[in-house]
Amino acid sequence: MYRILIVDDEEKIRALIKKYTDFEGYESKIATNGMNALEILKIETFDIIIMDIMMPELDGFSTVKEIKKIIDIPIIMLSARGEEYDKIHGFELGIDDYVVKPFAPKELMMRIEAVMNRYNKYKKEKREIWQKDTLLIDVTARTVTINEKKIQMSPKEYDLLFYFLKNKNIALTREQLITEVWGYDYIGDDRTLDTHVKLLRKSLENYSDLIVTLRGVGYRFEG
Amino acid sequence: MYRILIVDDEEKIRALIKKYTDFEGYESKIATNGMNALEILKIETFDIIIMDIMMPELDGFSTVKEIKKIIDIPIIMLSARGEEYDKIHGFELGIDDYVVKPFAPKELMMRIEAVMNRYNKYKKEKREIWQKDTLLIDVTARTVTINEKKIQMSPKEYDLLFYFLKNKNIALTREQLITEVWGYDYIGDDRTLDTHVKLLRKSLENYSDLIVTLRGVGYRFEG
DNA sequence: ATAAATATTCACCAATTCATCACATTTTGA
DNA sequence: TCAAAATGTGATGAATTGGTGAATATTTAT
Repeated sequence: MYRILIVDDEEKIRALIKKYTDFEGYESKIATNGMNALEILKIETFDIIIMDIMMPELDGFSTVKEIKKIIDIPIIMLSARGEEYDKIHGFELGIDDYVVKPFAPKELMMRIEAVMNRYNKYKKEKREIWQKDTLLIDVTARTVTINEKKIQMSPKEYDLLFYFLKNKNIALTREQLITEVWGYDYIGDDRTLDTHVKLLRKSLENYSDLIVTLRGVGYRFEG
Repeated sequence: MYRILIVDDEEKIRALIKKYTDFEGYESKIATNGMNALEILKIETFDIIIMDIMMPELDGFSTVKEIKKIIDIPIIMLSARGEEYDKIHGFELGIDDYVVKPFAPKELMMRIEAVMNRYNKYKKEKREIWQKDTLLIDVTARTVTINEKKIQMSPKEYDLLFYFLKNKNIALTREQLITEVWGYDYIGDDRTLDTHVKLLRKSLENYSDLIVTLRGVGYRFEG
């Protein structure tokens, strides 16, 4: 099940794609233009984007350019026959595939599958990395660097950090953190979690306030 | 254990499905036609609906259309071979799956499981966000922003606000609010609730009058 | 086996939060 | 219109909560 962001200004096309992606069991969300898409991408995550080239406000090409600055995500473009053929084939943008309108929905579905298969294979070989300014967290290598400088952490700190990262921008209760990071059967002092958060924050130096305390609840990692 | 609503006009089919769903440990209820189903849905809640397409009074497609206006619930359709094949595949309706008659009960059970798994995952991954103009309430992240500016609140304010939001446009009595937000056993001063509503309103700035006082009753959050 | 690293517990502190109170204001209905 | 009832408000002290450093226990590495 993939999460799909559909970006098109034409209601008819949007509805058509949504119908079919819903049927295939994908979860999809709609953006009505490039700007809108960028806003949505700031909050939610998706596995693939299907985007029209011709759009008001911010056209498909420009939107792709902006998106690729922020995240690495496969994109399938919808183009009218002959529309900027060169640009699509030029690949300056990192488009993964394109479909010429009018298209058979079935064909689009097949292309989604194909692109995702390709991308997943590529991802497996790729490292899971998250970056914010000079802070770089490499989950695959289990390393954290700030300003090119490797930060040494204890196992629990890594576990905690990676769990935070996996659930960024989500309010996590103390219980949830304890059961997920320590194990469902852990029974411990109230201050254990605090203490590890303290250590993790210390390790994160200037980035310590990425971990926000939610009084009476737990913590939230802001990404 | 899921609660299933079976909608079919044929006694034989109803009995067959019920037998199997009972066997699987699901709780099921029967509706004999579309109208009947809508009436039942007004009173009781279910996790999934299994519905025949061909029915007197109100056919399957029309019934689905009505249901989807009211609630978001997964639906599996039963169709005779070749019956309105296009419509099912067109998916204007948001059907989650379909089974062609005659079917093996085992297959239907498997499809129920599959649909429910998909639906639960979708529900879990969804962020709970509510927006009105520049006010954005992210229940998942436990944040409130007005005009892009993060609003800092106390735990009780968040709890109260989220409870209001979950029950927006519903008159909530003081007792209800106290027992739900403070706990069923809370015994406190008359002014406690007022005071927190006051603080919450203050935090909501221009949006303070989303919380409407219902004299002699309690409050209502208008969304 | 021993030292070092890590994890947990503990005691205490500072900050926040909350319930309560006294009083102000508003609404209702006689 | 006026008094009673209901709700709003600001202040305050007590209670809760999370942060912190140090002590202690446990695990890991040498």
